[in-house]
This record gives sequence, structure tokens and C-alpha cells, in this order.
Amino acid sequence: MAVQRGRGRGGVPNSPADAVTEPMPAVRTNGANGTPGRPVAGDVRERARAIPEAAVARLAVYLRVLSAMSEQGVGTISSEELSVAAVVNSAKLRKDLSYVGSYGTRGVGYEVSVLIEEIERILGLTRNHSVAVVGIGNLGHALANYGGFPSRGFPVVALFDVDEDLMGVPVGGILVNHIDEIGQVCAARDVSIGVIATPPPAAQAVCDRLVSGGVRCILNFAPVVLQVPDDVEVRKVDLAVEMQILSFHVARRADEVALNGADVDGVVVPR
Amino acid sequence: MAVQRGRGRGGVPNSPADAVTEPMPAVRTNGANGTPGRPVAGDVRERARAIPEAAVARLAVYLRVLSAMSEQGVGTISSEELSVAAVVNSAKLRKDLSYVGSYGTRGVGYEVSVLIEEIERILGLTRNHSVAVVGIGNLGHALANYGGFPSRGFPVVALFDVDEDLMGVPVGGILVNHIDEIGQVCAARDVSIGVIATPPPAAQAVCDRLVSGGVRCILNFAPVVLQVPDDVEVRKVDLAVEMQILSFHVARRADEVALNGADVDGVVVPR
DNA sequence: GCGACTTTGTGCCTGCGTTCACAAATGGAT
DNA sequence: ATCCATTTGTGAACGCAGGCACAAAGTCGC
Repeated sequence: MAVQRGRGRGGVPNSPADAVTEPMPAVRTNGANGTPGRPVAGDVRERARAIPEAAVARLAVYLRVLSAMSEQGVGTISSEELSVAAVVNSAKLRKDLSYVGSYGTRGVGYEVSVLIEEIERILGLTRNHSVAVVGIGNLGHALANYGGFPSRGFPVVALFDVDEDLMGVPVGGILVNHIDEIGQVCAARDVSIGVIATPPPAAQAVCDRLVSGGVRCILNFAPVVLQVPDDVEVRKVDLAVEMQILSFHVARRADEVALNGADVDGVVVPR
Repeated sequence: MAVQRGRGRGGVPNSPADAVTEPMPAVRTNGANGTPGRPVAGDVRERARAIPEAAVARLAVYLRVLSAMSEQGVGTISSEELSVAAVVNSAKLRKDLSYVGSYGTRGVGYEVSVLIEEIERILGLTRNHSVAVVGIGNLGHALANYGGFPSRGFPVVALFDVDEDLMGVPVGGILVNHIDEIGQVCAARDVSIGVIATPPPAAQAVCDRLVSGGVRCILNFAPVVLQVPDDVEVRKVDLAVEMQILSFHVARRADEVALNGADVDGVVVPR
């Protein structure tokens, strides 16, 4: 089967994040089917316009901001207001929303409840996604107990570890199974998202088990680069990388100060 | 993922931070921020070597892979080999490394130890960056006890919470202080990176305190969009967003199956 | 010392995402 | 009913990042 081609998923940069240009996350043509090089183009045609990966990430952010707004009783909001709250350019925000559809009213703005509904639909949040957590250490515990998951449509339905002392122990209401059972249990409980919170050396093996158990989406907290088939989506949360990126900025800033003597933002040395 | 980036501009002309002949690059002016009236734009000013944010993130990954290689006794490595291990295009990898400098030998490859050293230098890992963790809940505990930080040059030097029962209690060897003391303690202990692991409602206030305490880099685990001055760098780790991005892909995949496969009703509902 | 081979470093092209700017659409006032 | 003030939605321009392909540079064998 396909080896890890250029499909370097994993959003190294926070999602970077942010202005990260991902190669082919689109919904569109591009044999995104799972079969690597197959030129099946031309059939899937216009469904939802291909949504840039970066836009998807932002939509999730808008959704949170909108939820907060809604709780505060806000019924309508303009792109300008929302963009301020979400810290993005308002044009970008409108374009992002346009991927979802046209639910705004010119001259007025968007109805918060409608926007929430539509974004949830696009993100696939209208259905539940069962989650399995592997590695019940400090982080695993925190994740298993994190109330934000179930309430948001991500019920944790399975936990795994190697520690015999944990077998059968309930954590956050779920019994812990042995990692040898990953494949079987995940298939049985229809897990769609696997979370890896193991020590680095175990991560790849756990990942392989999850994949063979039918899991196609993985959230990886272990500081390792996972090798997966093309049809598996890996997002990674890497503390070390985040810290090092910050470190880079600290260093850069220090150098600037050393050079310019002043640290007034935006002021550049004329040349 | 959206990352709020302060724009740290700054001339940063050539200037060896250490005695070497290598410039300490700045991040490319990436109009990612959303500040409307931003000047810059057509900035053609020759900045030594601007390193794209995405490249910085990848460098951190290479660094980890290289460390692993080094431990296994590998002395030399080609861009091809390294690119496979790090799951990136080899040309991209070489370009990334070129931002660091020219430390490869044509026809041979790179010396692992040299590469490690240089990447660490660029990322500013040659000096220590003191870390403060705010919010000593499940996650905060995990972070405070995470051994990966101190060993990598990120010593945790301060912990904060609101819970009176935690005051003065040692967690991972550090005594917990009250969040009212953030500003003072951070300044005193020269904290350069603040980690926010509080509940959402407290995050912004905590952030403000960190900033007023002189902290200019923040790693935010709270699911909120933080508002900060331009000269503060915020990286965020947002579980909900990550899960929702995965959810989007699950949905997309299901849709594809529904369209291409045998299912007739619009959506294939698992479970 | 010379030639063949290997691998780096990078110029250049391509494509995508961001941003601008404006026409279209809508509500409210007159 | 018409005009004005707003705000959306998007075509087009722009700029950055990714990937290709190759010349430069260095090694190794003879």
C-alpha cells in the first residue's frame, strides 16, 4: 500500500496552524478517495466547494466564539464584530463563512444561531464521533476526564494502556483495556478517532494497531513522527515543538533588542 | 491552525549573535495578524534570511528526528533519508536547512551532530527559557511533572492557581503561588514563556497578568481566543479545534463513501 | 590527477491562501 | 416609493510556500 508520500499531514504548525499551506486536504477532485494515485477525477464534482484546511481550523474557532456570543444572548453579529473577537481579518472571515454557504443578511449581519448550526453541519458535528484514548498516564487521565469532549459530541468510549494494574480500572467512567485489544475493541465500539498519549517509543506500534482496528483519524500527543497510510489523517499536538517555536521567537526578539536598542514594535531600522 | 502572531518586525540585518558568521534570521513578515491598518505589505527591505514560520516548526521536528538518529549512533545522514524519517519532501527539507546555513557536504550529506547544534542555535535552544504554568488542574499537573521540559532547556520555575488549598504545595518540585502574584513572580524569576492551563473564563485575565509581568510568549491550552498586544506571541493548543478538524475529515470521508459506494441515503451513519 | 558519481543548495515555476475593493442586496428613514 | 447607510459575498490581485530540476561542489576510485 501507499507509503507516506508527500501527504505530510499533521499540521505541525499549530495549526497552525495558521498560515500553513497543506497540499491536498481539499474535498475536491484529486483522488482523495484513499487510493493514492488513482485518477478517478471528474465524478465527485461540486459538493461543497473545497474548503482549505486552514479555513476549517478557523471555522472551529468561529464556532466557539459564536457559542459564547449565543450564551450571552447575542442574536445577530456582523463579520466585523466576529472578526475582532476571533482575531482574524474580516474579509478572511467572510470568505471562510462563504465556504459554508450564504447565511448572512446584507446590511445586517449573521444570525448567530444559524451560523452555529451551519458550521456544525460542515464540520460534521451533527453526529457523534467515538474516541479512544491510548496511554493512561498524566495526560491520558486528563483527557479521559476532560468534560469538554463528550459534551461536544466526542464521547470517549475506550481506554487502553499496558500497565496491568490499570486493567479493568474505571477512569472517567470507562474501563481500561490492554493495548493488545485495541484493534478488536475499536472495531467493536466503532471508534472513529484515536488519541495517542503514550510515551514516544510505544506510539508507532499503538498507531499501527489503531489503524488496523479501522481508525482513520488520529490525534497524536507523542513526540514522534508517525508513519501512516495515505488514507489516515494524523493531527499532532507537540509540546516540544510548540515550546521550541516560542523559543525561536524569544531569541529573535532578544536579538532585535540587541540590534535596535529599542523594541518598539513595528519600527524598523531605516537603511 | 490559527495562531495569533504578534508581528515582531525588526530590521535584523546580518549580525552574528555569537561569533559565527551566520545571521540570526527573523520570521518572514507574514501578514497573518489581522490588524487592518498594518503598514508593511510591500516590504522589500532585505531582511537577512527570513525563516517562514512553517519552516521553524519543521526544524523542530527535524531536530527531534536527528536526536533519535544520533542516539542510534548515526553520524551522517542525507537529505533523502532525513526527509523520509520526518515525512516531508526532501527538497523542502533542504530548503528548510538552508535557512539555517550551509552545513552539508555535497556528495555526502549532513553530519548529524553539526545539524543538531546549528538547529538548536537557530531555535534559540542554547539558552534556557524559564516557564511558568498557570492553572494546576489535571493538565497543569501533567505539564508541571512532564520531564521533557527541563531536560530540553525549558525549566518550569513557577506555578500558579487560585485554589487556596494548593498554595505552597509543591508540584513537581515547585511551590504553587496565587495567580495574583503572577506579575511579580514572573518578573522576579525572569519567566519568558507562560503556559495557560486554566478554565476558559480565567484565561484572558491570566494572560493579561502574564503580559504585564513581562512575559512575551504564551502557550495557551484554554479554549479561548486570547487578545494580546502585537508584541506578544501566542501559540495555542486547542483540543476541541483539533477534534473538530478530524471530525470534518471523518464527515468528508463518509460523504465520499456515500457518493462513490453503494449507500443511497445521503449520509452513512456509523453507530 | 582525473573522471564518474553522489548529494547539496537554489532559481524558477506553480498553486493556494490571503487581502483588497467593490457591486449587489437589504433594512430603515423620509 | 425612493434613497441612504450598511454589510455581505466574491472576483481579482498579490504574495508566500511548495516542488521540480539542475548546476555547483565535493568524494571516491583508479
